[in-house]
Amino acid sequence: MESELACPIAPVVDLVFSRWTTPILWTLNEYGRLRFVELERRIGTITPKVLTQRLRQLERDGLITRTYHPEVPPRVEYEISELGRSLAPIFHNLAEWSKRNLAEVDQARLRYDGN
Amino acid sequence: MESELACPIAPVVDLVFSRWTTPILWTLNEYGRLRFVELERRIGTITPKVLTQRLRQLERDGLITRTYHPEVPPRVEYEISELGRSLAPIFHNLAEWSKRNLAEVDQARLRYDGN
DNA sequence: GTTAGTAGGTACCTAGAGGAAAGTGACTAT
DNA sequence: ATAGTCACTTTCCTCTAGGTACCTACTAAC
Repeated sequence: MESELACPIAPVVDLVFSRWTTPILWTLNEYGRLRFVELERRIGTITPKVLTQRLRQLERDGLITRTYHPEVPPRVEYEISELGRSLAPIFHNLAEWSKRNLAEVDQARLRYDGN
Repeated sequence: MESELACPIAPVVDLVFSRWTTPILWTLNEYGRLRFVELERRIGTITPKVLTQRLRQLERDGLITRTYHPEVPPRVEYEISELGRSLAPIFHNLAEWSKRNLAEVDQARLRYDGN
């Protein structure tokens, strides 16, 4: 894609900022090692199919690790990797930006819609 | 959405990191004030319909400003706003992260696919 | 024997983002 | 008279991420 040539941050956006990857990474970064159902419950609205898909993708990209315990019932634990954890400062910056500027975005929308 | 409750950075991701908003914001942040066709050419693969849609959304959210000059042929200039410019450090961090870690993502993929 | 719990897999469907191609209006240059 | 510029708009189409619903194997507990 040429848009990737034009914009050097497009690849990392694809990796980290799709609809469900951000909540997954953020949750694993905040709460540490979690099981499948725990992730499912914390994120709330995600379906198991999509959760599996995103977890596989994140594992493939090396951002999380998956540990399978062959018990009955089976137990699988997901944890953020060192590579994934290196995104933590960026998550923090984004949270800060939200706190400071999200209200201004709302005001801009009101101004725009009011005209 | 509960995912937004669970993840405090989901709203800003919606604002800034959808497929085309990132290249647009990044380009305006790098090259300053640009006309419609200039943006179109720099980004390369975007279609005019989508470019218009994303520009309207970014204007509504207060991240860019639009200046219309009623000439013939018409001239419209887009510029990043102060609010939009406040994202620059985050863009910089993401570019840095890419330089340092994208190769490791590629390696992780090779390992994963090789198994 | 049937229910519950875990970590998914599978088949089907929908909505919405995005792409392709053509048109528009007003004027200018050749 | 024709072509070209600019900033879109409109129509139609495709593609895929995601949602719904149901299924699987395994065992313990009731």
